[in-house]
Amino acid sequence: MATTNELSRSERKRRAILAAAEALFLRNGYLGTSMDELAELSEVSKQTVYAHFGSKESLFVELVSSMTAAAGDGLHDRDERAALDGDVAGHLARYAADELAVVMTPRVLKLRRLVIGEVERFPDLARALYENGPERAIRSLAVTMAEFTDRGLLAADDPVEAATTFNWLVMGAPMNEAMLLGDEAIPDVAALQRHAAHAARVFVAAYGVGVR
Amino acid sequence: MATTNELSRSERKRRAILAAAEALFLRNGYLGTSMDELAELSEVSKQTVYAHFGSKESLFVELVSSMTAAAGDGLHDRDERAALDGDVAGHLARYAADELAVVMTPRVLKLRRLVIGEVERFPDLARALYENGPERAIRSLAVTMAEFTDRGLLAADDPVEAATTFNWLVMGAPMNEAMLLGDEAIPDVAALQRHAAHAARVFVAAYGVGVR
DNA sequence: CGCGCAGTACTGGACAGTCTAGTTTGATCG
DNA sequence: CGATCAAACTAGACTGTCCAGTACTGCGCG
Repeated sequence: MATTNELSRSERKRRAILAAAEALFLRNGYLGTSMDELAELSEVSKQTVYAHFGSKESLFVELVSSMTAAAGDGLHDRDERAALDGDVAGHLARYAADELAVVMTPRVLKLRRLVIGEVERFPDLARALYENGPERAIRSLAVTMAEFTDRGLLAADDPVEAATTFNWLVMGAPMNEAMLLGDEAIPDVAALQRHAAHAARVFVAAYGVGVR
Repeated sequence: MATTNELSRSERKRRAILAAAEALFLRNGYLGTSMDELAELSEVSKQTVYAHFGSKESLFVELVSSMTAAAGDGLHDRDERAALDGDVAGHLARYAADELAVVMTPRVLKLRRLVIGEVERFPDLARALYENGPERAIRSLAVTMAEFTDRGLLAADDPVEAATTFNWLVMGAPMNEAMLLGDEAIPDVAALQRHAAHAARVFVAAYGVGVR
């Protein structure tokens, strides 16, 4: 109890390796990262790396998969019960701001760049990222859109189409800028909130009741 | 006159190298492409490759730069005189469909994936792609938006903001799907046209005159 | 004690870039 | 037309380095 500090030795090593792998793969890419470098940064011997993860490819797949799943969970747990009043635009703006706050971080953006660059080599990882990211967000949004429509607050005949439209109205510009311009081009929180509000305003103008 | 076939020998070799470089870099990435492989596919000796382009890095930069510039030119030459009537939505839908047709091709998408994956190694190439792609399109669109507004056909107080909004309304969904799901996920022409029309409809609902 | 780890050397192969020696090409001129 | 010549090209060996993965020896933690 005095010696073991919360975690088994093996588990600590394993996490050290994953932490180093995250740093190196996100910075240098798959081919640009060497296992020697990785062992050194992990402060672990190469043997230990291979004992925990059988190969470079396995390590890469495991790391990216877990990061993808974790990033997807970030957005998931939100109470959708706040939509009782009629402030659709406000609700959507808040949702969009939250989504942007999760996605527009160096970690997530680097992961996305890495996966996009490796689409040909690891198509399954890219598909997993797509499903855990945009697709999941859109599915969840579509439920909200349908609810708003049922209550007569919105005219979204096709909830998935509406959700897709709103999602990319929100994410399109900042995401694509960040992909190419690097992490320094990430807007600050205030700018993201302004953008979220703008997107919600445009969306409600097109899908609000009584407009069309 | 009978011997030289249109192009000098040197020029033919040069183009063969660039063609092979395009195929290999777009498929395997920068680090994933070897100069031996490239020389073989070019049907040229390695010496010739190094005679034409001093290094792997130079060749890569030159190839990507020229592809970026060429792709940017594709959209540029359009007669904007067709907007005399009041059919704003129709005009924007046509513009969007054209833009999508240029961008949603395997060649351009692979280039984009390649550049995104190499942002850390070659930030200048990524910036050039951004400026020749989205930024250029948005600047040109902003002019159109301002004209429409002057004629009372649109209420775009901030033409750049309006152009940015429309641009990503159009490009966001298909672009981001294609980035992660690969070239097989590129929608067909009909689907792209439908999407373009949808984007124009949403945009006009938000920015059209008399709505807000 | 014994398992898992450190440290490190090693294998086999790949890769960027250079070097050398010989060959082809195409223009020029007698 | 044919000889000549320089530039460009070929083929492949070669250097120095790096890398994924393995083998082995000893050591310290539990």
